[in-house]
Amino acid sequence: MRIGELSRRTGVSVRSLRYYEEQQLMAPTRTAGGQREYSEAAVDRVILVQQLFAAGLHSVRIAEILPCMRAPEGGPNERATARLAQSLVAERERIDSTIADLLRSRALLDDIVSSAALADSSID
Amino acid sequence: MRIGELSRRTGVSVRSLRYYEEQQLMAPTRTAGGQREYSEAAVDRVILVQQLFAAGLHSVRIAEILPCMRAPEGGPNERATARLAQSLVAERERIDSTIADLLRSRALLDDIVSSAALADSSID
DNA sequence: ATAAGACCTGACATCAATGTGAGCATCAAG
DNA sequence: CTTGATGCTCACATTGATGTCAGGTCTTAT
Repeated sequence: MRIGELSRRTGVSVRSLRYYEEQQLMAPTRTAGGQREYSEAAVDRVILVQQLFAAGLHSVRIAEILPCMRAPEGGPNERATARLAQSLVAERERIDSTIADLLRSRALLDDIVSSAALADSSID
Repeated sequence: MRIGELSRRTGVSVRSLRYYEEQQLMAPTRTAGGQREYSEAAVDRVILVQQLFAAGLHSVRIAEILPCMRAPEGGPNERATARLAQSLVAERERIDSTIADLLRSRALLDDIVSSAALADSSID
């Protein structure tokens, strides 16, 4: 499929899809005329990339991880090196502490919201 | 205290403390010579602000929230308006979905790390 | 062949918090 | 009074993913 369809099917902008290629997160083939041609598997890959971006990973790290993912089509599926594994552990710790932060802030907002609800009975 | 001490005591850069004032998150008094003078309570305030930044809130929203916080010195302590409460609920939902994202990604990283650990027994 | 729609590259803009540096003023201690 | 540390303002840079625009090319249906 071409880039427009992939964009439609994933909800990710065309601009971002081109960026993903630039960052080596995807490697679409090209038509004779130079247009990007994506496989079906690209849909899942894009969603996965978004997932990792959402977790605050940077594109460089994602590029390191991707070859280690369970490839749906039996791709190369490299093993994570010990070095990569170590940096993933660091990412995981970062994620954990981010979650802890979020939970604290969530509780904080809860306090405000509930005291507002007490004060203002117009909230149904 | 002056800005340098507040910076040292909170771990927040002088630059950021000035920014917080610009964004109306703090209102230090000024000495005759024009230097910022912070109260003891400023330390907690800075930490709170950082906490909210860490949760992904923007300065405008934080500025809205701060007057509604339990003031340690019995400050004005405004009530959240219904409108503000509503946007806080939206923030809370955003936080919740961010947490969900993080948990998913965390699980993903776990898979890679543990499969690397299996493959590479040099991890003690 | 032609026209419309989709795509290409390249460049510059955006957001938000923070970094950085210049040039000058203030404060505290000698 | 002088000096060194600290503070002031103003302005521009940075980061990283994404938006946007311009000018040109490809594809496909007529």
